[in-house]
Amino acid sequence: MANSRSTENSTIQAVDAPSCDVSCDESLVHLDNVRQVQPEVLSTEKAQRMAEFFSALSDPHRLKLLSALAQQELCVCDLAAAVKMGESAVSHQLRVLRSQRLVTYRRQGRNVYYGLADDHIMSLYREVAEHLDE
Amino acid sequence: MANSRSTENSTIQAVDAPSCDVSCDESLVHLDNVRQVQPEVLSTEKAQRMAEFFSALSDPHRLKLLSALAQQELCVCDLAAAVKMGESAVSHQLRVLRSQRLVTYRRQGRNVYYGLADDHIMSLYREVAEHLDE
DNA sequence: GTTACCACTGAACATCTGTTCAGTGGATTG
DNA sequence: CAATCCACTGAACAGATGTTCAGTGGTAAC
Repeated sequence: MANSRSTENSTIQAVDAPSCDVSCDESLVHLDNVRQVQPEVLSTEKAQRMAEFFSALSDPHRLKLLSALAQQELCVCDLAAAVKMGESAVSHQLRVLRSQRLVTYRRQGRNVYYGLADDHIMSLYREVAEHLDE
Repeated sequence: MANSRSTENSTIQAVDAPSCDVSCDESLVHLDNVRQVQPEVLSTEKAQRMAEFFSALSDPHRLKLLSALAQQELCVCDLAAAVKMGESAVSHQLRVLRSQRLVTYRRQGRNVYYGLADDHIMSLYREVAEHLDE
């Protein structure tokens, strides 16, 4: 982190006080626009949580796993076979999906069966699929 | 850019022969389940494209940029001020958003004004926000 | 109890991502 | 045209991500 220090910069600094933000210089930016928009900008905390959620969906293998689970419940070794990954890798990825509550799981004998947590997810999936088909 | 070249191909290949898949061993996995699910699994190509899309949304700074643009059109330096980033960093991130057609842009004088490409995106945003509020 | 299987975990490694810094190109102003 | 501003780009670096490998814990079958 460590903000830019006093290296004679001009635009990056001190943006905390709404009374004198944006390097105290109105000519460099359109202060009125910035003022208007700034309070509507996602909070760092929310942005972070949302980013983590999308991040869970930002891997092809995880998406394949979800598309498999959209069909039916499956145990880890079946999932591994279906998407052609090692079981260890699948376990690691399922951990990510679990952390974002995208999947559920239950133990039955030696196997652990995973399933989609939410139909919610499928509608999301379809919306994105539409967006990409343009 | 620059997709994975021909450096590896072990796991992405040969998904065609349902007659002898999954290490040719029925006892290790539930072959019937795998058979049933496998054809519904997202293709590597589609999974890749979808992953890239979600990847564009998987960064807090980019989400902040989008939330700002959801309010109104803004030029780069205003965006930088609104989300407290350097202008160069903003430019790099906007490149990512452009590549997924999440934003539009137009030049006006010395400035380049960016805006949300699609209301589509906002509904996506809201769905995820709901999911996270549980 | 012993063995075998399924799933999870931690460490190590290669790769990808995002920021900063320095420099370039386009457009306006004097 | 010289100076200035705005935005984009490439290189370099630090940090995050995903896979493999080896090992652990729980459960069922012998």
